[in-house]
Amino acid sequence: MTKKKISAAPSVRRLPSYLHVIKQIEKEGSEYISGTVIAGELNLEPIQVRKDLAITGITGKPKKGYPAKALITSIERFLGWDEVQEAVLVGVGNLGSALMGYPELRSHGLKVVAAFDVNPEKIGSFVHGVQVYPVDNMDSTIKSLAVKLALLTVPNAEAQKSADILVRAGITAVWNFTKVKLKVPDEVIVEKEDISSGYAILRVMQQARKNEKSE
Amino acid sequence: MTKKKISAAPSVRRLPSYLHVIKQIEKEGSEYISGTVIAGELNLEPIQVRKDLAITGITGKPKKGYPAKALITSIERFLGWDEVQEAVLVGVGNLGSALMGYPELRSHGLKVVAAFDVNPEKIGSFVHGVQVYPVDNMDSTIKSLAVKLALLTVPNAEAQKSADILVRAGITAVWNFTKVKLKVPDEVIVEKEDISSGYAILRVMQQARKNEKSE
DNA sequence: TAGATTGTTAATCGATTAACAATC
DNA sequence: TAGATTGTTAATCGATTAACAATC
Repeated sequence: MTKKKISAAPSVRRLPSYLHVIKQIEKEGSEYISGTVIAGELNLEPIQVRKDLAITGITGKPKKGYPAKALITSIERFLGWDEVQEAVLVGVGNLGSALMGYPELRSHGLKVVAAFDVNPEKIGSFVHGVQVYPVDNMDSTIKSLAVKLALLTVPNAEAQKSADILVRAGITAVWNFTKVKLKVPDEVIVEKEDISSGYAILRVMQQARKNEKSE
Repeated sequence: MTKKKISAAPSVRRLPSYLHVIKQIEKEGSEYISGTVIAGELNLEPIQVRKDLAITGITGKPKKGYPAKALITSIERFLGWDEVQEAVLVGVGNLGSALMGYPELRSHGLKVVAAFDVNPEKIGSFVHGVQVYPVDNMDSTIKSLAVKLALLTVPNAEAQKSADILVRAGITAVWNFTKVKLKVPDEVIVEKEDISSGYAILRVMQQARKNEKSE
């Protein structure tokens, strides 16, 4: 009956951008960083930054702000980015390859330990240092690796089929880069990444601007 | 003084997933599609789907639902996906290359007509059919192409510098795939795509599940 | 000390959900 | 006709913002 309280999703989504800014400022030698400064950098309200940071458990000092090093640690720990999370990737296409070569993710603790594809030419090869295995044995390979997270970058038509195998192999969290709304058991977490949404917003804003002007 | 009323951003973000589902169902031969069915497919509330679809201007028929073909047209027109939007891409790395090879975007009307990079080995080559030009002449090249939209996929350290050139070249909308909060004039639209946010949510949900279990 | 900043409690805002008459 | 579904108006919910005492 466990009510899923994905506590403050919008706040969690903003934390990575705070972390980026804070690291920049810390690198420049600041010992303390105020919510006001972070907000200014990101065009947000200071109160929103303070509220967001509070969920990570950090406490600041009036007048000075937050201790930079402790703040970085606090955010990273809250996000689970302080520990290595092993993952597999299914679908070594353009996007899949790009993700494996994306240093950002590695620095957030995400380590892809195996990739899967159906293409015989790719199987056995290494992409950005990750070996590509055949999808055929995916179930047993994942089980033997005991990995719990999967990145799904297959064509839409294959998405559900792949997800079914992943669930059977014991995967409990899927980072889904396809357009398909996956049907999985309740206990499996799915985070859907949809870059089309970004393009939708962009175009609607563009048109709104155009209309503004002509009015 | 133009108040930016990015009318119903959450609704706009959901439209692409509706479109995907609707196209699937239409392909199977349905003439009408109800909000209830779409909602069921995406695990949403029917009332939310109806409200969202209403912003595109479509009207349905009680008892039957929405006419499938007209609904697709209505969403695509609202999103501006019915017309070709030319764009340039700056930074032909892993992600940049992947985006140019991403058929989804092309089918949404996005057409990358030129790419830019600093790497002499890439300059002059074609990536997924798009020619790579030197960043040096970016300003004049963009001006001569009269393109208004840019995809920014350079390393974080280069992001602001590239954005400055883009703005000078007449770009009015930037799809920003870097972690940098760009400083641009008010009249320039920036949509920031941050996949780290997705990973943040995923990890926080994972940890929440783990805690649930152990309690 | 004076002033900037935190963190808490309250008010506002916007998005989601509910209720329900209209209707094919 | 009866029932499913739309679209409108109202109620609820959650997130953002405001106000302000505490404090270094």
